[in-house]
Amino acid sequence: MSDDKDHQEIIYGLCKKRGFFWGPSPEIYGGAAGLYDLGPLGKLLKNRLEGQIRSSFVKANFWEVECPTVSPEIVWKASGHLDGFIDPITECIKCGQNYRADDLIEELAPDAKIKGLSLDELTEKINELGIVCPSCKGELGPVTQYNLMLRTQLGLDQVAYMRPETATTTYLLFKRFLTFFRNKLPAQVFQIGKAYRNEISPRQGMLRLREFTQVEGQIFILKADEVDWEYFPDIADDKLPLLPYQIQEEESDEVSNITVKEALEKGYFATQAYAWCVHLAYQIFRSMGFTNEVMRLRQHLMNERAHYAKDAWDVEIFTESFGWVECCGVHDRGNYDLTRHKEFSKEKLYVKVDKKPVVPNVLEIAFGVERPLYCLIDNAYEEDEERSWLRFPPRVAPIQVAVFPLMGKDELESVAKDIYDDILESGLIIYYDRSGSIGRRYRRQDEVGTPYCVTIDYDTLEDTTVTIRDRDSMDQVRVKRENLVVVLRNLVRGEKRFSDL
RNA sequence: GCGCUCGUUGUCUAGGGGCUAUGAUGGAUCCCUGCCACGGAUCCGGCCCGGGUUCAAAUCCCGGCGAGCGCACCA
Repeated sequence: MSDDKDHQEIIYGLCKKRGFFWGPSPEIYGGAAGLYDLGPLGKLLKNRLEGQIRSSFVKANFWEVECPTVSPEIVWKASGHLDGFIDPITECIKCGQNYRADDLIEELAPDAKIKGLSLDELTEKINELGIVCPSCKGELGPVTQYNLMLRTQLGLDQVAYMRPETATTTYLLFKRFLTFFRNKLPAQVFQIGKAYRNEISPRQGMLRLREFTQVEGQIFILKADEVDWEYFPDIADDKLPLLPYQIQEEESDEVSNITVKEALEKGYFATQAYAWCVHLAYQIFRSMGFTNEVMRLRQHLMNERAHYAKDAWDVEIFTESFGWVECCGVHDRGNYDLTRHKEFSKEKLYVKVDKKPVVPNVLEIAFGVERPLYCLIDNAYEEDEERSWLRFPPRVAPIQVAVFPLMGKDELESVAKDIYDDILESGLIIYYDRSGSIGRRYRRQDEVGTPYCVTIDYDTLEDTTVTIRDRDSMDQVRVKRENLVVVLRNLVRGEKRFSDL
């Protein structure tokens, strides 16, 4: 796409102008990359997405929990993030170029044994092997560490870190879950909360943040349930747009739309439970308003997978701004995490199966909310010669209804305000606007994606009907005032279509 | 963090040492307006931050911060 950048600029301009998001934050001090503020409309939209996510999980029998965002060092030692997140870095003294020290040594001296070496030992190794900057032949500085976790402290001297994922904090509750779920597995929980990653160089605006809201659903499950999953039959015949790794290795990106059952038979998924998780992730994104045409499920190649992941599929969303964007990962984490926390905490993080202790496996659905937030705006954007508008599905639109008096006359305004109060009372998010021509007010709402506008005119005073104007078609229908709130609620919930009114 | 390019009202933008910084769009109040950015009046709002050169800096130089692209990074 030649107009990639244009589209990205259009979206960012619109979002800044209309109060979806601002940044980088704090703007008045110049801003720090990777931090953004949500404006009123962005926050409304995010709340709606989180609402859809929450209800999808709850319908799938998950229970929501919330954990602290800061945890003592030991937690991250156990989880592997302390070692996994600290990269050894060396900087060229002459040109300032940075390198991963271990990668550099391995690349230039494949025979060197560097596994498990400390930072000082890596520095020695570089000197010993006479390794210099590949780019300018300058001398390399001492090996230091770069930590992708944000470090802080508790009290005077306890080292702690902001969580880089919510999942680990969820696992720490495993013993409590056993009690809550009355010692029965599977146990399904999820968490929506902030996570922090100290990215070296955040790019692509809202897509790579240093602080973001993460959603992570976890199933603690035993092998027997994985292969014979209670809820699997419900979804076995649903089709998914799949891109398994074998196809990608053939340099193809052709998605095959096949049923979950078929995918399992073809070996794309190892177990029923994992397949169900991929399906659930897909459903969650559908509920947020993404259409089939912009979604695909892509399996990670073998070398893409994280150390703990036995299998990994992503939900990807197509955007005009960035092409395909990775939005959600579904991982089979095995029993890595619980085993590690069992070792480090010395707690009994297992269940008894046939009188033997078994550490259950964990299946995980993980994603950040800001990515789908951006992708949804990107997908929703439409323009023609006449206007530009955001085609949000009504159920996730930030403002659901706007109310206008046809003109700013007292007799129209007093009725309009009564109607505004009625709708407000119903719980819909509503906006009142009396300023400017009626066309201008419709355009303002189009630009922020408000699906329905209600206009009070002189006929309203005669026959108590108002017009509802549809954002996408710009068509209007008249409805009785006493039916208005019910009609609007049905429209917004997607229980009725405007064209059927 | 490196390299290249860039940073002017809410948004988009012209200018590139010299009176009061250009235009569009937007917003506010009023008039007009009987359904899709009409028109009129009045008003609002800007040179990213710091230092330097100069009689004079939005403009030139240095540094910082930020953005886009490329490199590196992305558990």
